[in-house]
Amino acid sequence: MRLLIIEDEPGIAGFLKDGLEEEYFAVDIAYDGKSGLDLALINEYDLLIIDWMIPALSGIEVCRQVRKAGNPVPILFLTAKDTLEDVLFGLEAGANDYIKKPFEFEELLARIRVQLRNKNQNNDSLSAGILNINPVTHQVFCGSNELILTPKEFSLLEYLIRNKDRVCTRSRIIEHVWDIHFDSDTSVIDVYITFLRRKLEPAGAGNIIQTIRGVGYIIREPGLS
Amino acid sequence: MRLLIIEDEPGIAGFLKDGLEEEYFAVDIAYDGKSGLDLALINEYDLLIIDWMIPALSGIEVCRQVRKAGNPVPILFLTAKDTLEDVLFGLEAGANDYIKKPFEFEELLARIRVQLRNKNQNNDSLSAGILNINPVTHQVFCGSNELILTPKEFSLLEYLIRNKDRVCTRSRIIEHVWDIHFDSDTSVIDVYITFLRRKLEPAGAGNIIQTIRGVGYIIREPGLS
DNA sequence: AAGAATTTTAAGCAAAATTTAAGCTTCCCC
DNA sequence: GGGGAAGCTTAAATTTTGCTTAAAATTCTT
Repeated sequence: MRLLIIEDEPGIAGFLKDGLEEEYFAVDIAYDGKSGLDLALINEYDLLIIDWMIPALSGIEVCRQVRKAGNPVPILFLTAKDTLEDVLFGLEAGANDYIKKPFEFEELLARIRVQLRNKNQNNDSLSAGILNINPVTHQVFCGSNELILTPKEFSLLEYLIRNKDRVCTRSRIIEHVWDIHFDSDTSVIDVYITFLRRKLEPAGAGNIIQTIRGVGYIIREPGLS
Repeated sequence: MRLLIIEDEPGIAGFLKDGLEEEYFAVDIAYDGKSGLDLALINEYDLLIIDWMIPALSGIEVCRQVRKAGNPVPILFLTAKDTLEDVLFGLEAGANDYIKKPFEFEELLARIRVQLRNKNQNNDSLSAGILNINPVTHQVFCGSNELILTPKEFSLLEYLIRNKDRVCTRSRIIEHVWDIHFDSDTSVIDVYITFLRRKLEPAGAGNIIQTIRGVGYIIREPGLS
């Protein structure tokens, strides 16, 4: 899951990035409205977190532009004021929810999860066949035995399962899991696919990750055609 | 033990926070009904202290909403009036007890303890394997021998045990145990984990605190998968 | 106010995770 | 069947993260 934070205060932005990466999100940061808008329009994010008071282009304006471009990505705005009018103004501009500063990190997290749950209602049970993953507790179960995965391994598996029954192209994987935007010839994905398979097979998941030559990988829900 | 105070007067709120933290409670404050309700619904508190006369959303309304959400957390309300009808009205809205302003801090504390005692009887005690902790007396037993912990050590262990079988991320720990919201660069947690482990191991608790690299720590109840 | 206990900071070290790079295997198309 | 591209595997290099320790700063006690 890939997030963009538009926030000018480096302290807050850094804190959010660290905390969210611990939750296995891939996080980009923009320090002003203009570059934030650029990023939001160029890349495919699963959610935007925008501070209302930022230089170059206000949060509201960014929000409007994103919507004007027809992008329905969930937007959460951070505000110091929470007067009714400000909130209404923000929601009218196209935001989905707001949170008042200073806030608890957990509250932010809860609201992010609400938005992401809304985003793909069909897809919120994160499982495929015998595999079951829990993004909140960071656990992976294969039947009844737990797998111990490293952070990157977990993100990759999560991404594949969230997009199960769809082919995940290499470029999408590298963007969403590694947060690399430019094309580079790296074989990191291959390596991590190998790592995952090596842990999944002995646990009884079989060869659940299938290779689509020339394109990418797919995890299929068994029993569907 | 985590408390939420919903009180608009900063003086009173601050006074309560200080006093309760001396008693080893972790205290959050909300200065109006709306943000108080948000916090109460998102986080898991052991007790709410709500002033009846607060802006944005009245204490009664907050109380009703909490109950409506099916949350059975004990609620203590602060009131300036103590006419019989007001009290009845409050208790009907779902509060568990009330205290009239101005009040003695000791009395408040006593009433809090009553509510928490009730709570503890229903819930199972705070333990994990051979470890047993008592949040009221601040004692830790490992089998039959008592461990002497400093306040911070105790809070950290308590937090981990309260969340046993769940991964506690570094951000959550720093928020709940240290009450730091915007500091990404500290190694206090590592140090305290070392302190705890150094006291726990010789007492026979083994390596009960496990590290989840890149994320945080977890205490597992032995015998569960 | 001095001393003791606790908490925090900082640095070096060790271990784990990640990335890179190279050789090997498989698949596809001619 | 051969050549080449794509993917797989492995090992080594690099980076990140956590552990430990000691010392500094703070808080509590007497």
